[in-house]
Amino acid sequence: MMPKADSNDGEARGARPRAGGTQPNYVPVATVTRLALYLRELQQLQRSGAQRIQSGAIAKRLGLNDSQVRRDLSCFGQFGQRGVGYDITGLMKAIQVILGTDRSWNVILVGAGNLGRALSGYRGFDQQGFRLVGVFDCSEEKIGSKLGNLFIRSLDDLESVVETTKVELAILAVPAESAIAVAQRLEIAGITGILNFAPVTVRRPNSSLTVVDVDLAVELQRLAFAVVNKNKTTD
Amino acid sequence: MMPKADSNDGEARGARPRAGGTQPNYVPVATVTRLALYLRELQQLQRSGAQRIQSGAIAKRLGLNDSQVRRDLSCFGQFGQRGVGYDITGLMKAIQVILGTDRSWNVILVGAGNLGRALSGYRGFDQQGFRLVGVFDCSEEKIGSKLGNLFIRSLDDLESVVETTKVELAILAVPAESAIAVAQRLEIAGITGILNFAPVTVRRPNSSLTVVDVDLAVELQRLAFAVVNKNKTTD
DNA sequence: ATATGTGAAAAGTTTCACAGCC
DNA sequence: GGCTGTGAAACTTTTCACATAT
Repeated sequence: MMPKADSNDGEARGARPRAGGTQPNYVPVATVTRLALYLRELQQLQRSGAQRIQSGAIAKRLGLNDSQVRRDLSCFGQFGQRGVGYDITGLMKAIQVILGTDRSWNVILVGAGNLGRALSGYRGFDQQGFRLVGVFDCSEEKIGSKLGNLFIRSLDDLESVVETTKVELAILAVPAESAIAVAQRLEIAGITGILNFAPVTVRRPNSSLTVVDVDLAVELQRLAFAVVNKNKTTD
Repeated sequence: MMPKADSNDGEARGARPRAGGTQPNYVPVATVTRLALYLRELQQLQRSGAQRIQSGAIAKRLGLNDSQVRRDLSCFGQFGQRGVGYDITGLMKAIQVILGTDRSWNVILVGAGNLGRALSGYRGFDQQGFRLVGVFDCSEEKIGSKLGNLFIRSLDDLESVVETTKVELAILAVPAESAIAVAQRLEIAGITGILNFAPVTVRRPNSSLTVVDVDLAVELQRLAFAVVNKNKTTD
């Protein structure tokens, strides 16, 4: 959804002033969702000892079209060498810069239930530069007990922790009933991005909060649909 | 991505023979990803006592355009009443039929690590008609112990369980290293759909296996990008 | 010879705008 | 009055195809 205020002149459609002349004003959302997948494959390739890779090989690993890979990357610059391909290390670094994961991010977890506990120990977050610096819950029973090497703290400490530690991102793993209220509180506390596991819409209309939703039941329903409708969808 | 074998005649592009003349041959992928979200909102509305809803209200809850909601639904039939809106119960049932969740699905979980354990207890699955009927792991330590009300079984029992119980779906929560091998084994055992949490591509080129991927680290990276690039993406 | 980067075409998706029904 | 269902337009994304570079 594009905010459509003042979009009536059909020419200057946004703030980004187009860098060199070849890149689009906006990066396609679809491209963004694939960028992290490219990085994942590159990391795997590097671990297996490779140094160079071609767009077609990346594409094949992910079930995409080679020209799509090239175009996605070309949104951000020219990273390849004609006739040769892409240098794996160089491309990895470039993608990390694009994603903003060339530095580490402090993250808090809100909700220390089953899912929250599992997420707190998820190695993949750490491996990509996300550092868990706080865990919050509102259950008196849990507060004070340890989760990994962090003490579970009361939600009341949220504001002070966010202020003291430089935290921008939160993983929201609370029950649906409290998710909207907690999200609002996170925003007020200064959190700018939420990875939301609660099965409700927490993004508010006029908010500058960025939300990425992961609804596990929704994904399973999509799977059921895909299984039942093999050969009937567009992809 | 559509498997493009034998798609060279340009006319009969699929199996579905177009129902009444107004629906497209294929359902847009984008529509499918929203269907379960509509259902989620409807369930919530119903719980709050509502009986009717309008496309605009559903859209607002999800941050979409009202006409998109109407068009999505119209892919499957006419569920609304002009001047009135949609009957919540009726629409819920219709969407469940579309998604294939108007009946219950047996699901197995493979991988009883942190994430697997959390997923095994996730209430949302059960609430949408997904029943966990088996848990598998290859760690000798875990085999035989209980997870919820199920015993963790050896991966060696996989084939017999899939055959005895009618299981079509699997949740794959094993480490990246073993994910591809396990997925292949699941397919051979007769599983037709996998919800894959391992951060690797398990979908094989010529396979009829349906895979839906959930890569938690990828989602967090997408969030980081979105936070850094506010106002620069297409949505 | 091989593989990138990219105009241009094709395909897919969203939004507009309004006829049709309540 | 109000809201759905849907052609047609607008827009976005993907794919083709080839000039260009090594």
